[in-house]
Amino acid sequence: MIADVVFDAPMLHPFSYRIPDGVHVAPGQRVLAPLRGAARVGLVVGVRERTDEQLRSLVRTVDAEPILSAAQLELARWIATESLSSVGGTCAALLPPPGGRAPTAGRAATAERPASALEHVAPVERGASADCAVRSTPWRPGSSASEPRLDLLVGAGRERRALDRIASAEAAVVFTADVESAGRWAGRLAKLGRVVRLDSGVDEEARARAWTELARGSVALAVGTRSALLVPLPAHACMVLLDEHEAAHKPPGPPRMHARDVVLERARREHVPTVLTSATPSVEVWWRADRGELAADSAPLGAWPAVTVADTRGIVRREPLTPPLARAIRETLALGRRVFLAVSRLSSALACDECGEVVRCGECALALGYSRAAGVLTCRLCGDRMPLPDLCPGCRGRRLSPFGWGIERVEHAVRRRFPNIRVARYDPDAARGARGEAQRAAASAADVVIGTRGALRLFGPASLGLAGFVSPDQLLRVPDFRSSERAFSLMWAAAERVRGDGAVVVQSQTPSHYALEALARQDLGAFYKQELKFRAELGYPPFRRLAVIAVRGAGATETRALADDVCAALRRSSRLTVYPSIAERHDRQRRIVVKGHADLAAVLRPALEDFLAPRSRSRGIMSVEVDPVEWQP
DNA sequence: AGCACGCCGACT
DNA sequence: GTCGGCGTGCTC
Repeated sequence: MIADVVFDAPMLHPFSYRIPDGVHVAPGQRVLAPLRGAARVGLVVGVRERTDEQLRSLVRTVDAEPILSAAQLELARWIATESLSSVGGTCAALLPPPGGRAPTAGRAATAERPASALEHVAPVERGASADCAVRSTPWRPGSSASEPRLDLLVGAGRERRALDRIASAEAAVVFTADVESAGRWAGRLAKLGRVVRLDSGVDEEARARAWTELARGSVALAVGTRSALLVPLPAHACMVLLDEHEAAHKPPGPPRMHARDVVLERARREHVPTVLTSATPSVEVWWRADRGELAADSAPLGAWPAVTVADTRGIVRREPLTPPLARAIRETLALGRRVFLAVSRLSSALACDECGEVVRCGECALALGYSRAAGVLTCRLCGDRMPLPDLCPGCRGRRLSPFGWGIERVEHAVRRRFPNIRVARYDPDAARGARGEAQRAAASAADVVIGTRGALRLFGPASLGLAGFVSPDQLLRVPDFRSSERAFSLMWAAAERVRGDGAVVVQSQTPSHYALEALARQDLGAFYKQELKFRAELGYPPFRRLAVIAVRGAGATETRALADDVCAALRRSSRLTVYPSIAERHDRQRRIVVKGHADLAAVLRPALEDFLAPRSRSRGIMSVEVDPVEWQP
């Protein structure tokens, strides 16, 4: 008997080993196998009836029984295939640590009695759960009854509604975007029954135990992050993915797929009713809901603060606070309420101080990246470069400038104007560790908090009197097709944290931007309608799919040549739009952006075959990122 | 990914 | 004369 084993390494093919006589291993089971001298943990993906004395033998089993069922293994294969990455690397990122700690020689005894390995052929397969049809929320037409129920919860009280769904299900697995939120939800669910955690907020042994308990069905509630996406689901469980729009659901590294896409695919394959929650769903998910693939349930809209958009066009930029914002701050402080001023650390685009026009790429419509040092504007997508223009393309005015108010300048301005109040700044992305803790403590007690996106976690719903956006234009102008979506999401999240009788002030040079109008009207649909129009017109997700390929050769010349080769290979496919490669890291690396269709992965794989195959021209391809979310260099 | 093998600089 | 830099090649 021969076992095919994959490892946590960028090798796309499995390795074959002889299974010693009397030992039983099954697909989905982890084993210790010799690989280049050392014994390494690998995952069995196939067992074949054949003999080959040339092959080396497996050392022993690591799990007494398969940790992944056939269905789970198939899902892992799908993730790997769709993301052009290895099954081994994907599984390594999605499995609990083997045995809770490194295997020791003493545990080798497991290998001598592996009969149990085949007795429990892991988790239970389920049919469509009939019990889920009883719920109260309307179910849109468009999906047949055999398909699982998929809900998108937006609007006020969405977490409460998610909790109700969990309470009425027999079992539930909740996926959060980060460990902090996993801890919070574990606490919430504890009122319903015993909860196990699968995230790194608990130790490795507890995670491994949680996995086994779920497989046995001895616990009904679990919370985890994306590392738990392959966890065995108890019978009649539902899945809940929280804050679907969060970029943390697809950080760099394996598994190279958005947690939401894995959850939806799993729901489909295993007929598991699934709930996504989000204040501002990703455009991709909103679109799927529009098409009836998910049932969008927007509860009654909660109270909404008064939103004022302060037009900053033509205003001399010496002062970050416009009169409307300064007045709102004064009034809010007079009421003894707290103020949050949102600032951004980004300032990378060129805009006109007169008319607010942003200098964009003629081809891609993205704001062109501004580099003062190089004296050029570059398109992050197509790589087009142009010298800094003298005149505004909109009004022919001469006042083009990179726009941005940094956190320090805003803090200074606030202190000067309001000398007797407690002002704190909070930028958790910049200040980590002890300094971050100190900042956080100061910010928790301050009257006015000046901070970036991450500072929102300081405030609960309706806890603020005022949220002010000093210059969200910086966010709207980020050279990324998702810039509007991100800016809208941030502003909406801030508005949700303001009392219904409070205020939101947005300073902008583009006061009629649809994101601002939708925010002011508390109208999610209005934003997505415009955003989808923009995405459709220019061929961005969800209408087209993107991939980013990074290439690196020995030097600038070699890198260039390799990138040209890759581009040429990709251009042979009529299903792909290939943009010219962009130099990065002082010409040491090149990035190639490819646009495709729904079949992107299937088209990309054969096109890149020569470059990804072992022992060929593989060296040089640094990474292939399909459906990137964060794709800055 | 690791880990070994392989040719060019400063050291007991 | 060696020890060691990490470039490149392979792992059942």
